[in-house]
Amino acid sequence: MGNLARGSVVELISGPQVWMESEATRQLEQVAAWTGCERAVGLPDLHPGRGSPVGAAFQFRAVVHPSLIGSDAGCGAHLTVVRKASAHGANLVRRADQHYGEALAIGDRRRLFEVAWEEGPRGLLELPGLPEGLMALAALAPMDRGLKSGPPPLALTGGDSLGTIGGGNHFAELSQVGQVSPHPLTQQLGLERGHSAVLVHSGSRGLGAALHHEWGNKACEGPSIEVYLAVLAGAVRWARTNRLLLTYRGLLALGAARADRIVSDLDVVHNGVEAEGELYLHRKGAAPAEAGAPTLLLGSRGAPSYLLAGCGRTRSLCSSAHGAGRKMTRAEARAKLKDKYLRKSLARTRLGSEVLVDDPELLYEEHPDAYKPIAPIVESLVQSGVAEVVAELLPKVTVKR
DNA sequence: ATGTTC
Repeated sequence: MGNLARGSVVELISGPQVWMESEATRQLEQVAAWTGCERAVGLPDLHPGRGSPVGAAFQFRAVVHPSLIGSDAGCGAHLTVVRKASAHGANLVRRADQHYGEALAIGDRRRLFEVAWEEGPRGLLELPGLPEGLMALAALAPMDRGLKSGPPPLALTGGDSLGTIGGGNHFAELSQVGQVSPHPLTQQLGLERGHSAVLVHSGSRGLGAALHHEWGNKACEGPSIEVYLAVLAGAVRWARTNRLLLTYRGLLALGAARADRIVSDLDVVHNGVEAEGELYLHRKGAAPAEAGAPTLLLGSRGAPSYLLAGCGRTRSLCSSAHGAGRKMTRAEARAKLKDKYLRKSLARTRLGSEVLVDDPELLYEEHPDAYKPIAPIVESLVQSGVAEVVAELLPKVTVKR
């Protein structure tokens, strides 16, 4: 793709084995021409979004674009690995159904919202009467060093969806660690084949949508950058806390909500902005891939997910793919896959895992066939030196509700 | 993606 007239460098990091839509690369070049854009990197899961592509990282100078964040600020993935759980099969499905079905009762909801917004996951430790397993999880969360956000925008959000998964491709999954590689992270994170895990993909729900509405489509320059980034930091903390609460439910389902069962824990934001001086790194459906740091590549129900190690490549803006990437729009998936598959056959995936959904349309919209195959994505990331494979995560029960 | 909407 090379250099555009404005001087921004556009690069697609992918391989010939990866299916790529021309609309996706067109959108990549389009955003590369936005004010302040110096570099645009498309990752192998690149696919068209609303105006801007998903699966890309952008470097801007002195400009931040809230519209690139869109309506799910802080969206990301969380992985907690625990010692092998005793529940399997139908029992595990029943337990997942139970624990993701009932509301979390954690005292004062308003206080919970404030803590999530101002302090993030670790802030939960300030709440009185926190359940033991949740306290153990919160204690593992890193200290928040982000910008302070001021009062939480309660007026914007109305009800409180904290602790809920949401729609689309968001999910909570009870998995098993599959093949592990000899990478140093395997030992550092205590990964062993056969260990259990909770993998959560979710974001900032109605809060993110409200922020999107408020900040609209205007680019931030000058002092408004700091104001927006402070608000974004609050949304990211809220989203991280949301994933932690969802993880806790998964631990309850696994019967592993205790400090001595947890092996390791990490959270990866794939929709956000990182500031370094006057450079702003936008990740739009792109996972951080700093040298030696763990990152998550999300599968699509019928496919495994992967724990990867970043390689810190500046060519990829220290970013990796966040998932398989859509191949069909939701409408296309409904139209094409309804003829191909009976609804009943979709409760169990080709990997033998179970899917729990409230909205049966999601079985088609988020069917693995609606996504690119994940193996070529992993291959191309490794071949281009963006990330290395650490462990495979095999889904047992996927919850979407 | 969204207490979303055709």
